[in-house]
Order: sequence, then structure tokens, then C-alpha cells
Amino acid sequence: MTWAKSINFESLIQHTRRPTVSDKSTPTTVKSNYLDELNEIQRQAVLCIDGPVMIVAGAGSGKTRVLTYRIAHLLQSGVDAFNILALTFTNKAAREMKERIGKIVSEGESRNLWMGTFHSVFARILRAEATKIGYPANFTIYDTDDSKSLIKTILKELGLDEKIYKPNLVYSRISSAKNNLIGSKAYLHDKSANEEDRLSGKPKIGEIYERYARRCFKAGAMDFDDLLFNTNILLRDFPEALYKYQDKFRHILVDEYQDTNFSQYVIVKQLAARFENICVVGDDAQSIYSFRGANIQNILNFEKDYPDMKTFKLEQNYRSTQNIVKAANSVIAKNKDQIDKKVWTSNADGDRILLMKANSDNEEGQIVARSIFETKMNKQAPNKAFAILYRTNAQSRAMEEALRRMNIPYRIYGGLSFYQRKEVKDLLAYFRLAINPSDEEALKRVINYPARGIGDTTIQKISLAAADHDISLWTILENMGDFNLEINTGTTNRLSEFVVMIKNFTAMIFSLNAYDLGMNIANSCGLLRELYTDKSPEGVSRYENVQELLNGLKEFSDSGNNGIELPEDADMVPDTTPLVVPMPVSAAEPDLLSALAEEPDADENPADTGAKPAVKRLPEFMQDIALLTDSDSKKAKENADQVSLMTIHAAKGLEFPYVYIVGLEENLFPSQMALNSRTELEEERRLFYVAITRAEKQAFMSYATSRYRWGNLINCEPSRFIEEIEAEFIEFAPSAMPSGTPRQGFGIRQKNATDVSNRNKTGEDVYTPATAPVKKNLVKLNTAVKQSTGAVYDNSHLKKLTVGMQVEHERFGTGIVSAIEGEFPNNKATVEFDTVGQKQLLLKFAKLSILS
DNA sequence: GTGTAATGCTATTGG
DNA sequence: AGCATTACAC
Repeated sequence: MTWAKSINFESLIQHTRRPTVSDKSTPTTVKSNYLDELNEIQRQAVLCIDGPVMIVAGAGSGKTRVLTYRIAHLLQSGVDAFNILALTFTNKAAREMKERIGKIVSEGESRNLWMGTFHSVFARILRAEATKIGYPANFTIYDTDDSKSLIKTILKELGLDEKIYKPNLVYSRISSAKNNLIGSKAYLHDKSANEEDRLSGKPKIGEIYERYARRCFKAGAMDFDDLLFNTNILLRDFPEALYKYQDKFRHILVDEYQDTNFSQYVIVKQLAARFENICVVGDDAQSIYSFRGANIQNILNFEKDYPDMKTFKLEQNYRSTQNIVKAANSVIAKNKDQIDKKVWTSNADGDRILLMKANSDNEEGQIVARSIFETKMNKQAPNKAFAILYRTNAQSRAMEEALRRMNIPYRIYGGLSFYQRKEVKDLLAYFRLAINPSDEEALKRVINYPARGIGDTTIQKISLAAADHDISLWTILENMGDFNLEINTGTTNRLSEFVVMIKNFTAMIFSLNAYDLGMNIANSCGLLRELYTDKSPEGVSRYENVQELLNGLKEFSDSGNNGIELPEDADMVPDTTPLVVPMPVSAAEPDLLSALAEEPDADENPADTGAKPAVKRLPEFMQDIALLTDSDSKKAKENADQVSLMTIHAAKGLEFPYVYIVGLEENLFPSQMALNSRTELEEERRLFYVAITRAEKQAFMSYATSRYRWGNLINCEPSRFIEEIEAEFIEFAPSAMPSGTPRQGFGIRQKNATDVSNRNKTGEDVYTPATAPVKKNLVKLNTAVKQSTGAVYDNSHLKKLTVGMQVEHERFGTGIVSAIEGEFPNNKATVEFDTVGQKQLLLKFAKLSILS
């Protein structure tokens, strides 16, 4: 692991060697009843709570049960819930596990566990520590749409062609750099990355990345990957923070370890370094997220990281029939890279996998729907016993239609989540702006929605000025008089009305609870009115969605539940310790940031009472909202009797009595994109393995010989995966056996020409440390803080600026002052920069330092 | 600046 | 086929 090696973490990690694995690992206060529900290996895995442990958990082997009991056991052995960090793959998994643990121990205790996804846990920690790394505590989390929109903006600014620099591709380049802990500056100097970009004809990716990172920072925003990246920065550059969390999280558990990426890996490694009470749970055979940076090596190399670790292999499957387990085993055996294990079951043989053939995607839907109907009758099973799994979301439509026609209730998981709907995002954007007016994506989203006569050209002018002065759009809007924007008075008035409106919202953040403020915003921003006037069915639905969001806000205000439950820890109050002398704040402006950080209305000393603050406010509601996904919206009646439709990725960790795996065709599953290398194909195969092993009683598979794609019909060939299942476990439905040419498409298949060896993408990138050295952070801190409050910079040192001086600008570099006009604080300087030429700068805003 | 019609591009997988 | 962006008329 080149990166891991090149980071000198050893020097940072405070090695307090944990006690050697003790012989007193026999607990004293364990309720015997839950241990009785475990088999021998499971029990050992639960009881071994000292030191590094790897649990290799085959599909259906009771992994969740082991994790749950292990945590319960830790608690009963006297470990404080606050000292346990359990990282799960979804928020839903965390919620469910907490519930189960609550039933074994007490609910009060389980609530104090630090349990959630990497993103939600470290977002919470970053809220408390943000100022250390130069971010405001009220930072926004950009979702993928925000990120891509920002990338598009940057592409336009740089005059790059979106067809060459596809935003999706640029985004994933940046994302994978971050997940490998390569910051934008490091990326620019990264030979292999540059080489790769140059060869792919996109040499400017580094430049885009740098701008992107700068813009996010200025907007006080982190994207998903930043949550992990910045956690790493925090732990690397602030040893006292590292020490604090090492000490706090004395026991660390990571679920689905096979799907962690490098960034996550380093976080865990760092946090666990002191006590090494780390337990990872995973199954290499179910690693299906390499496309977003997951590195299967993390689990394969666990032993190298912790040579004295204990391994427990859970190999007995309790979920599925013999047929399903054996069929799945016969498939996964085709993969090369795996941990040696043998999943077995003592369950009944069960029915064979039923393979069905259709002539088109629509017919496939009908066949599947009909089969579900029949199986329901034959087995007397409810709808919720069924799941339809597919490789791509686009396949859901044909299934939906067929189910609807047969009056079979269903629910689609994934796709557009509630929080991604346009109308919901619009209102959320107003909320975001109220909390953090620097949030550029939110600003652009709603500055002219509902339409208020602020058009593209106006926004262009403002953006240009912002780029020119290297300040945020919001700062321009607040100080329009100071810039020659050449915007007519009518528009100027509308702009200032908008600014006043947002400022009013901001001013109410602490006086109103989340619901009252949200309602107030929804009413006065004009969005509710706009939606209400639209009486089309879609319009009504949009209105209802906004109402739904407000309902959620209401519930949150009453109960404090926004879908992610993490403890409110006494020592997790945002750290307001000033790293630099606090900047003076102009009298007119409330010091919002410190208000946010200090929470004036909150209990003075929560540690004394243990009570939560009485009033639930909007910032608290918003703090994790970008991290919520569809499956987290708990209101969707989990228990409704519906057939589940979802992608195989979304089905990870779930199980159903009857599972339909559809669209088993070459170029669809395995995906066309995965045919370039062995490793990619192996990941597809693991995905197939995951799909099969979701089934408890019977698996069904189907393929179509033709389907619509981009509006035209294409021919399809059955997937190679079908013939990888040993024949004895499969049964062909009558229609799947074409009369003329039996087993058409089977047997003889040409080897895929591109099925070559490993593409070796392990990348020898070099991690350049000190992407953000401490000192620099201090400087940046000022700008971040000030921007988030909208206050004026303290540039009083520029009073003594005179013509002829050499100055340095954060972005424009060095230059010579050629003219000064106006009176402080409204004076302007003309600077001849060495590289970017002449610029006029308002000293009030410019971040200049005087060199000589 | 706003709204609509025509065009063109796209569909792995997801927190 | 569906969505997003662009072109063009008001």
C-alpha cells in the first residue's frame, strides 16, 4: 500500500499498547439467554472483546446477530456506550441494530452508542471540530447534485467542453482522488494522476479539482468525500484531536469492512491505533463497491495490519436452502481473489433456481409478475415475501408496469429519494442559505426561484465580480454598492429584497424552533404559493412533498428525530477555542458563527443535567439531511405488504423468501462497463453472488432476448453468469427452453476479447503530506469565518498600503500596487500582478498581505 | 427576463 | 423513451 506507507502516521499515533489479550475475557455479567442463541464460533466472536478481531461472515451467517450481541456484551462487560464506535453501511442498519441492542440492554444505554455510517458519524465530529480545519461549524454538506452543478460552473468558467470533460467523469476523478487522500494541491503534483489525465485527453482535471476545492471551501461546504477527507486532515494535523477520539472510541466496530475505501481505512486505523480494540466484520465475497473507491484489500490485508488479530469465520448459513447456498458457491468459486472459506447450511434442499426466458423487457415483466402471482398462490406467501432485483434502475419500469397491471402492490427502493426531489431541494436550499449564506449552490438554486426577475445575466455579472475579487457571491450581494456591477436599479432592488429576506431568516434561527422557522421560510419565500397555484397532478404532488418535509420538521421539533440518531455528547460541543485572535465584527452584523457554535439558548451545562436542549432548531435538523437516503425515510411503511423492487446494490444486507433476479443478459449483467478487466468482472460476479444469497426459499432468474435501450430495440444474449451456476441447481421454465435451438446462447461462448488481465489500477500515486499545513489553516480560518457571517474582513493593516508596495494575494499571487483611490475603508487599489495582470481590488475584501 | 418548443444526449451501481 | 439544455418568440 504505497499511500499508507508514505503517510507517516506512526509518528502521530500515540502508542499506548493495549494490554495483551487477557485471560479474563470471560465476562461476569452476561445474560446467558443471548449467548444460547449463538453457535460456537459466533459465541467466540462475541466474547473476544480485547484486541483486533476479524469476523469473516459468509452470506446469511448471522452477522448482524453477532455484531448486536457483541456490542451488548461490551456494554454488559462494563464498557461505556460513549466509548463504542460502530460504523455501519447504512443509517437504517444502525437504527435497527440500536433497537435490537436496546432490547438486550437498556434503551437509554443503546442511545448513547456512536453508531452510524462513516459519513454521519464523522460529519457530526467535524461539526464539533470544523474551526480547527478552517471551516465554519455550520458548514453545508453538498450532495452529488450540488457537486456536479459546481463542476459544470467551473467548466464554463474555464471554457472547457462538457463533452470532453463530462461532469460525471470529472466528479468521479475528484472523488477517487479524495478517497485516496490526494488533495487538490497534491493532485496537481501527482505524476501518475497527471499522466493518466493527459493520456485520456483531459489534462485540466487537476485545475478543475483545485478550483472545485477552493469553491467548496469558500462556500463553507463539504461534499460527501470531504467528510472523510477532512476527518483525515483533522486527525493528521491536530494530534490532540486524534488523541481525544482515540481515547473516546476505545472499542471500534466496522461492519461491511470489505466495502471501505482508503480514506475510511486510514480513519479507522488512526482511531484504533491506541487501544487496538478493533473488530471488523465483512465478507470479501460481497465486496461490490469498488466503483466508489472501496478496496477489497482492506479486509484481505487485515492480518498484516494487526498480526496478533483473531479471526472468526462464520460459515454456517441460516438463511437459505441447500440449493441456493450451493448455487451461489458454484458461482463465486470462479473468482480468484478470496479468503478461503466454505459456506454451508443444514437447511432443507429447497426448490431449484427457476430460469425464465422472455422475448422482450416488457414480456419479462409480465412473466415475472405472473410467476410472483403463482408462487403467492402455491406457497401462500404475502407480497412482502418477494423481491425483484435488477442491475440498473432503468429496469424497474417494465417490472412496475406488469405488477400494476396484475394489481400486485409494490414499492421501489432507490431511484430519486425524497430529499432529491426538486421541490424538496428547493425548500432545503432556502434553509441552507439561512444557515450558511455562503452556500453558493443553494444561492444559485433559489435566487430566482420562484421567479423574481433576477436572470442569468445578472447572476453572470455577480459571479464574475465574485471571481474577480475572489470572494463569495453573497459578499457581493451584501455589498453591491461597493462594486461596479452595472445592474439596473430595478434588478438591484430585487436583489437587495432577496438579501433582506434571507437575512431575516437567518436572524430567526435561534428565536424560532425548526418547524416554526421552516414554515415561516416556506411561506415567505414564495415557494408554497408557487406550488399551490399549480393544480396539475404533478403540481399537487409537489405541494404535498413540501408539506411532507414540513411535517418531518414538525416531528423533529417535537421529538428531535431527523433520521440519524447519534448521541449528544457532552464533550462534543463545537470547539470554539479561537486559534487566532477573533476578528472584530462590525456592529451591524450579529456574530452568527459564534452564535451557532455556542448555541446561546442551549442548556448552559448539558453535562450537568444530561438533558437535551429543549428547543430543536433548524441547523440541527439540517446537519445531516444530505446524508439521508430513501431507505432512511422511516415513514415509508416498512411493514406494508408490498413486493420490493431495488437494485442489487441496494439489496445488500437484506433477505427475502423469494427473490427474482432479472435482466441476466450480457452487457447488462455483467455490465458492459465491467468487461474490461478481470477485477471488474469479478466484482460483477460478487454482485451476482450477493443477489442469489438474498433468497431464503427460492431464487428465480430471468432474461430477455431483446429490450429497449435509448428508445430502440436491441438484441440481447443470456448472461455468462447463468451458465456459471452448476446445472444441477437450475431448472428451466418451459418458456426458457426454446423449441428449435435448445439452450440457445449457452455452452459455446466466445471468450470476451477484452477479458484481459488486471488493469492494475492500484495507482502509485504519492500522498503529499501537508495539503493544509497548520499555519495556512489559521490564515484560511479568518476568511471562512468571516464569509460565513457575512462580516467585513479585518484588513486594517492595509491602511498603510501605498503605491509601489509589493503585495501577495491568495489567488492572484504577487504584484505591485500601481494606484490607490478612495478613503478607508472604501479604498481601492490597482495592482499589477505578475501572472494575472492588472486587477482593481477593494481593500475591504481583498486578502492581501504586504510583502515589502 | 420569462416561458415554451425544439434539440440532443443519455443508462451502471450510491452515501 | 425521458430528461436537460438550448433556441427562440414574447
